[in-house]
Amino acid sequence: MEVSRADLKQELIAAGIRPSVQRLAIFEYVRQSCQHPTAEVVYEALCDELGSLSLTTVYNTLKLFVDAGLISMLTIDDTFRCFDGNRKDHAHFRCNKCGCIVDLKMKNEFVTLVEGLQGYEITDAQLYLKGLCPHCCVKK
Amino acid sequence: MEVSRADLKQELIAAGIRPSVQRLAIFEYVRQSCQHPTAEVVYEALCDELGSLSLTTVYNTLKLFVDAGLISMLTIDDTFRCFDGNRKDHAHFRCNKCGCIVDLKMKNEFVTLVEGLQGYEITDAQLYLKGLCPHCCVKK
DNA sequence: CTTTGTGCAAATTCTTTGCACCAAA
DNA sequence: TTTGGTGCAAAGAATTTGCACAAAG
Repeated sequence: MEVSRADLKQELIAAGIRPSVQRLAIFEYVRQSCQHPTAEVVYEALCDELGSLSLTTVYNTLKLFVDAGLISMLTIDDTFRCFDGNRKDHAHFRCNKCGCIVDLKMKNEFVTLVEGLQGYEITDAQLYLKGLCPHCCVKK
Repeated sequence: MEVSRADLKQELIAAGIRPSVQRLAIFEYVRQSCQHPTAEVVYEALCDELGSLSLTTVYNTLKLFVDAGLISMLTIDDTFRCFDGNRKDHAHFRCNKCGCIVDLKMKNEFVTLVEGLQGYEITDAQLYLKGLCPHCCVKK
Protein backbone atom coordinates (compact mmCIF):
# COMPACT_ATOMS: atom_id res chain seq x y z
CA MET A 1 0.00 0.00 0.00
CA GLU A 2 2.92 2.30 0.74
CA VAL A 3 3.82 4.39 -2.27
CA SER A 4 7.36 5.59 -2.89
CA ARG A 5 8.33 9.22 -3.00
CA ALA A 6 9.55 8.73 -6.53
CA ASP A 7 6.11 7.52 -7.61
CA LEU A 8 4.40 10.45 -5.95
CA LYS A 9 6.83 12.78 -7.64
CA GLN A 10 5.99 11.28 -11.01
CA GLU A 11 2.32 11.70 -10.26
CA LEU A 12 2.78 15.40 -9.61
CA ILE A 13 4.77 15.84 -12.80
CA ALA A 14 2.13 13.93 -14.77
CA ALA A 15 -0.45 16.37 -13.42
CA GLY A 16 1.66 19.28 -14.62
CA ILE A 17 2.73 20.30 -11.13
CA ARG A 18 6.36 21.00 -10.34
CA PRO A 19 7.45 18.82 -7.44
CA SER A 20 9.02 21.31 -5.05
CA VAL A 21 10.21 20.04 -1.70
CA GLN A 22 7.15 21.47 0.04
CA ARG A 23 4.68 20.13 -2.49
CA LEU A 24 6.10 16.65 -2.46
CA ALA A 25 6.11 16.53 1.34
CA ILE A 26 2.51 17.78 1.52
CA PHE A 27 1.41 15.36 -1.18
CA GLU A 28 3.07 12.44 0.56
CA TYR A 29 1.58 13.39 3.89
CA VAL A 30 -2.00 13.67 2.65
CA ARG A 31 -1.74 10.53 0.54
CA GLN A 32 -0.36 8.35 3.34
CA SER A 33 -2.52 9.76 6.09
CA CYS A 34 -5.68 7.95 7.08
CA GLN A 35 -6.67 10.88 9.27
CA HIS A 36 -8.22 13.37 6.83
CA PRO A 37 -5.98 16.20 7.98
CA THR A 38 -6.84 19.89 7.93
CA ALA A 39 -4.42 22.43 6.47
CA GLU A 40 -3.39 23.30 10.01
CA VAL A 41 -2.60 19.65 10.81
CA VAL A 42 -0.54 19.24 7.66
CA TYR A 43 1.34 22.38 8.56
CA GLU A 44 2.09 21.27 12.12
CA ALA A 45 3.15 17.84 10.97
CA LEU A 46 5.60 19.03 8.34
CA CYS A 47 6.96 22.19 9.92
CA ASP A 48 9.86 20.44 11.63
CA GLU A 49 10.64 18.07 8.80
CA LEU A 50 10.87 20.89 6.29
CA GLY A 51 12.58 23.42 8.50
CA SER A 52 10.75 26.16 6.64
CA LEU A 53 7.08 26.03 5.77
CA SER A 54 4.22 28.48 5.91
CA LEU A 55 0.55 27.91 6.35
CA THR A 56 -0.01 29.94 3.20
CA THR A 57 2.00 27.44 1.21
CA VAL A 58 -0.01 24.60 2.67
CA TYR A 59 -3.25 26.29 1.69
CA ASN A 60 -1.94 27.12 -1.79
CA THR A 61 -0.66 23.62 -2.32
CA LEU A 62 -3.73 21.78 -1.10
CA LYS A 63 -5.89 23.94 -3.36
CA LEU A 64 -3.56 23.17 -6.24
CA PHE A 65 -3.89 19.43 -5.63
CA VAL A 66 -7.66 19.59 -5.29
CA ASP A 67 -8.00 21.55 -8.54
CA ALA A 68 -5.78 18.98 -10.24
CA GLY A 69 -7.95 16.18 -8.92
CA LEU A 70 -5.09 14.59 -6.97
CA ILE A 71 -6.82 14.77 -3.60
CA SER A 72 -10.27 15.77 -2.44
CA MET A 73 -11.61 18.28 0.01
CA LEU A 74 -14.17 17.20 2.57
CA THR A 75 -16.81 19.48 4.04
CA ILE A 76 -18.40 16.81 6.21
CA ASP A 77 -17.71 18.92 9.26
CA ASP A 78 -19.07 22.40 8.73
CA THR A 79 -16.54 23.97 11.07
CA PHE A 80 -13.42 22.98 9.17
CA ARG A 81 -12.27 21.63 5.82
CA CYS A 82 -10.16 18.54 5.66
CA PHE A 83 -8.40 16.70 2.90
CA ASP A 84 -8.41 13.14 1.69
CA GLY A 85 -5.73 11.43 -0.35
CA ASN A 86 -7.59 8.15 -0.67
CA ARG A 87 -8.26 7.68 -4.38
CA LYS A 88 -10.73 4.83 -4.06
CA ASP A 89 -14.43 5.47 -4.35
CA HIS A 90 -15.67 5.67 -0.79
CA ALA A 91 -18.07 7.39 1.56
CA HIS A 92 -17.35 9.20 4.83
CA PHE A 93 -18.80 8.98 8.28
CA ARG A 94 -18.38 11.62 10.97
CA CYS A 95 -19.15 10.85 14.61
CA ASN A 96 -21.15 13.58 16.29
CA LYS A 97 -19.62 12.76 19.63
CA CYS A 98 -15.91 12.07 19.19
CA GLY A 99 -15.58 13.83 15.84
CA CYS A 100 -13.74 10.99 14.14
CA ILE A 101 -14.02 10.78 10.37
CA VAL A 102 -13.81 7.32 8.86
CA ASP A 103 -13.82 5.92 5.34
CA LEU A 104 -16.58 3.55 4.33
CA LYS A 105 -16.57 1.18 1.39
CA MET A 106 -19.20 1.44 -1.30
CA LYS A 107 -21.24 -1.34 -2.88
CA ASN A 108 -21.76 0.71 -5.99
CA GLU A 109 -21.04 4.11 -7.48
CA PHE A 110 -22.79 7.13 -6.05
CA VAL A 111 -24.57 8.10 -9.23
CA THR A 112 -26.38 4.76 -9.43
CA LEU A 113 -28.51 5.99 -6.55
CA VAL A 114 -29.68 9.19 -8.19
CA GLU A 115 -32.47 9.83 -10.67
CA GLY A 116 -32.71 12.41 -13.41
CA LEU A 117 -29.04 13.00 -14.17
CA GLN A 118 -29.58 13.26 -17.90
CA GLY A 119 -27.76 16.32 -19.17
CA TYR A 120 -25.57 16.68 -16.11
CA GLU A 121 -21.83 16.20 -16.18
CA ILE A 122 -20.67 14.85 -12.83
CA THR A 123 -17.06 15.48 -11.85
CA ASP A 124 -17.17 14.88 -8.12
CA ALA A 125 -19.32 13.06 -5.60
CA GLN A 126 -19.31 12.83 -1.83
CA LEU A 127 -21.54 10.83 0.48
CA TYR A 128 -21.47 12.01 4.07
CA LEU A 129 -23.03 10.01 6.88
CA LYS A 130 -23.22 11.32 10.43
CA GLY A 131 -24.24 9.84 13.74
CA LEU A 132 -22.47 7.78 16.40
CA CYS A 133 -19.48 5.57 15.71
CA PRO A 134 -19.40 2.03 17.19
CA HIS A 135 -17.13 3.20 19.97
CA CYS A 136 -19.40 6.05 21.02
CA CYS A 137 -22.57 3.97 20.54
CA VAL A 138 -21.43 1.58 23.26
CA LYS A 139 -20.77 4.14 25.94
CA LYS A 140 -23.78 6.18 24.95
CA MET B 1 -47.70 21.38 -1.50
CA GLU B 2 -48.17 24.74 0.20
CA VAL B 3 -48.27 24.38 3.97
CA SER B 4 -50.23 26.82 6.12
CA ARG B 5 -48.63 29.06 8.68
CA ALA B 6 -50.76 27.43 11.34
CA ASP B 7 -49.34 24.01 10.47
CA LEU B 8 -45.78 25.30 10.58
CA LYS B 9 -46.51 26.91 13.92
CA GLN B 10 -47.77 23.60 15.28
CA GLU B 11 -44.65 21.91 13.99
CA LEU B 12 -42.45 24.32 15.90
CA ILE B 13 -44.45 23.85 19.08
CA ALA B 14 -44.28 20.07 18.67
CA ALA B 15 -40.51 20.38 18.47
CA GLY B 16 -40.50 22.35 21.71
CA ILE B 17 -39.69 25.65 20.02
CA ARG B 18 -41.64 28.78 20.85
CA PRO B 19 -43.05 30.24 17.65
CA SER B 20 -41.96 33.85 17.82
CA VAL B 21 -42.74 36.07 14.87
CA GLN B 22 -39.16 35.87 13.65
CA ARG B 23 -38.89 32.11 14.04
CA LEU B 24 -42.13 31.42 12.24
CA ALA B 25 -41.20 33.70 9.36
CA ILE B 26 -37.76 32.09 9.03
CA PHE B 27 -39.23 28.61 9.24
CA GLU B 28 -41.83 29.38 6.62
CA TYR B 29 -39.26 30.93 4.32
CA VAL B 30 -36.83 28.01 4.45
CA ARG B 31 -39.57 25.42 4.15
CA GLN B 32 -41.20 27.01 1.11
CA SER B 33 -38.01 27.99 -0.64
CA CYS B 34 -36.60 25.78 -3.35
CA GLN B 35 -33.43 27.85 -3.39
CA HIS B 36 -31.38 26.51 -0.49
CA PRO B 37 -30.91 29.97 1.01
CA THR B 38 -27.96 31.08 3.09
CA ALA B 39 -28.47 32.92 6.39
CA GLU B 40 -27.72 36.14 4.55
CA VAL B 41 -30.39 35.44 1.92
CA VAL B 42 -32.99 34.62 4.58
CA TYR B 43 -32.09 37.84 6.34
CA GLU B 44 -32.39 39.98 3.21
CA ALA B 45 -35.65 38.35 2.23
CA LEU B 46 -37.37 38.85 5.57
CA CYS B 47 -35.93 42.15 6.71
CA ASP B 48 -38.67 44.24 5.16
CA GLU B 49 -41.50 41.90 6.00
CA LEU B 50 -40.55 41.82 9.65
CA GLY B 51 -39.55 45.42 10.04
CA SER B 52 -37.00 44.40 12.60
CA LEU B 53 -34.65 41.45 12.17
CA SER B 54 -30.98 40.87 12.80
CA LEU B 55 -28.56 38.53 11.12
CA THR B 56 -27.71 37.16 14.55
CA THR B 57 -31.30 36.08 15.05
CA VAL B 58 -31.29 34.37 11.68
CA TYR B 59 -28.13 32.46 12.58
CA ASN B 60 -29.46 31.54 16.02
CA THR B 61 -32.77 30.42 14.62
CA LEU B 62 -31.41 28.36 11.76
CA LYS B 63 -29.09 26.59 14.17
CA LEU B 64 -32.02 25.94 16.47
CA PHE B 65 -34.01 24.39 13.63
CA VAL B 66 -31.10 22.26 12.47
CA ASP B 67 -30.49 20.95 15.98
CA ALA B 68 -34.17 20.14 16.28
CA GLY B 69 -34.04 18.25 12.98
CA LEU B 70 -36.58 20.54 11.32
CA ILE B 71 -34.33 21.60 8.46
CA SER B 72 -30.89 20.57 7.30
CA MET B 73 -27.67 22.40 6.69
CA LEU B 74 -25.81 21.89 3.43
CA THR B 75 -22.05 22.16 3.11
CA ILE B 76 -21.98 21.31 -0.59
CA ASP B 77 -20.30 24.64 -1.27
CA ASP B 78 -17.26 25.03 0.93
CA THR B 79 -17.46 28.81 0.93
CA PHE B 80 -20.88 29.14 2.52
CA ARG B 81 -23.51 27.15 4.36
CA CYS B 82 -27.01 26.95 3.08
CA PHE B 83 -30.20 25.52 4.42
CA ASP B 84 -32.77 23.11 3.12
CA GLY B 85 -36.34 22.76 4.27
CA ASN B 86 -37.17 19.87 1.97
CA ARG B 87 -37.95 16.92 4.23
CA LYS B 88 -37.89 14.25 1.53
CA ASP B 89 -34.86 12.03 1.11
CA HIS B 90 -32.88 13.56 -1.73
CA ALA B 91 -29.41 14.30 -3.03
CA HIS B 92 -27.91 17.63 -4.08
CA PHE B 93 -26.06 18.78 -7.14
CA ARG B 94 -23.96 21.95 -7.31
CA CYS B 95 -22.88 23.39 -10.65
CA ASN B 96 -19.24 24.41 -10.69
CA LYS B 97 -19.96 27.11 -13.25
CA CYS B 98 -23.20 28.87 -12.36
CA GLY B 99 -23.27 27.77 -8.71
CA CYS B 100 -26.86 26.57 -8.78
CA ILE B 101 -27.82 23.93 -6.24
CA VAL B 102 -30.58 21.53 -7.25
CA ASP B 103 -32.40 18.67 -5.56
CA LEU B 104 -32.16 15.22 -7.07
CA LYS B 105 -34.48 12.31 -6.42
CA MET B 106 -33.12 9.08 -5.01
CA LYS B 107 -33.82 5.54 -6.16
CA ASN B 108 -33.00 4.18 -2.75
CA GLU B 109 -31.80 5.23 0.68
CA PHE B 110 -28.24 6.41 1.06
CA VAL B 111 -27.20 3.72 3.51
CA THR B 112 -28.03 0.94 1.06
CA LEU B 113 -24.94 1.96 -0.85
CA VAL B 114 -22.50 1.66 2.02
CA GLU B 115 -20.75 -1.38 3.46
CA GLY B 116 -19.70 -2.07 7.02
CA LEU B 117 -22.20 0.02 8.92
CA GLN B 118 -22.67 -2.55 11.67
CA GLY B 119 -22.38 -0.80 15.01
CA TYR B 120 -22.92 2.67 13.61
CA GLU B 121 -25.95 4.77 14.39
CA ILE B 122 -26.75 7.00 11.43
CA THR B 123 -28.70 10.17 12.09
CA ASP B 124 -27.99 12.18 8.98
CA ALA B 125 -26.90 11.59 5.40
CA GLN B 126 -26.02 13.88 2.52
CA LEU B 127 -25.04 13.01 -1.01
CA TYR B 128 -23.36 15.83 -2.88
CA LEU B 129 -22.72 15.72 -6.61
CA LYS B 130 -20.77 18.41 -8.42
CA GLY B 131 -20.06 19.18 -12.05
CA LEU B 132 -21.91 21.03 -14.79
CA CYS B 133 -25.67 21.49 -14.87
CA PRO B 134 -27.55 20.86 -18.16
CA HIS B 135 -27.71 24.58 -18.84
CA CYS B 136 -23.97 25.10 -18.42
CA CYS B 137 -23.10 21.86 -20.24
CA VAL B 138 -24.66 23.20 -23.42
CA LYS B 139 -22.80 26.47 -23.55
CA LYS B 140 -19.57 24.87 -22.39
C1' DC C 1 -41.71 38.98 37.89
C1' DT C 2 -38.95 35.53 35.61
C1' DT C 3 -37.54 33.28 31.84
C1' DT C 4 -36.65 33.41 27.01
C1' DG C 5 -35.78 35.89 22.55
C1' DT C 6 -33.76 39.63 19.90
C1' DG C 7 -30.21 42.41 18.07
C1' DC C 8 -26.19 45.41 18.14
C1' DA C 9 -21.27 45.60 18.26
C1' DA C 10 -17.14 43.28 18.89
C1' DA C 11 -14.51 39.20 18.64
C1' DT C 12 -13.07 34.91 16.50
C1' DT C 13 -11.60 31.83 13.15
C1' DC C 14 -10.41 30.08 8.79
C1' DT C 15 -8.79 31.28 4.42
C1' DT C 16 -7.12 34.33 0.79
C1' DT C 17 -4.43 38.21 -1.11
C1' DG C 18 -0.65 41.42 -2.04
C1' DC C 19 3.85 41.66 -2.38
C1' DA C 20 8.86 40.90 -1.83
C1' DC C 21 12.27 37.55 -1.92
C1' DC C 22 14.07 33.03 -3.41
C1' DA C 23 14.85 29.07 -6.45
C1' DA C 24 14.85 26.48 -10.30
C1' DA C 25 14.69 25.79 -15.43
C1' DT D 1 17.24 35.84 -16.69
C1' DT D 2 12.74 34.63 -16.64
C1' DT D 3 9.19 32.13 -14.76
C1' DG D 4 7.27 30.13 -10.99
C1' DG D 5 7.23 29.07 -5.67
C1' DT D 6 7.37 30.45 -0.89
C1' DG D 7 6.09 32.96 3.07
C1' DC D 8 5.13 37.05 5.81
C1' DA D 9 1.78 40.36 7.14
C1' DA D 10 -2.55 42.18 6.25
C1' DA D 11 -7.13 41.79 4.53
C1' DG D 12 -11.48 39.41 4.02
C1' DA D 13 -15.57 36.86 4.92
C1' DA D 14 -18.70 33.99 7.55
C1' DT D 15 -20.15 33.00 11.95
C1' DT D 16 -20.30 33.35 17.03
C1' DT D 17 -20.24 35.69 21.52
C1' DG D 18 -21.21 39.08 25.20
C1' DC D 19 -24.38 41.84 26.80
C1' DA D 20 -28.43 44.92 27.31
C1' DC D 21 -33.02 45.52 26.25
C1' DA D 22 -37.67 43.69 24.94
C1' DA D 23 -41.30 40.40 25.10
C1' DA D 24 -43.94 36.66 26.46
C1' DG D 25 -45.74 33.35 29.83
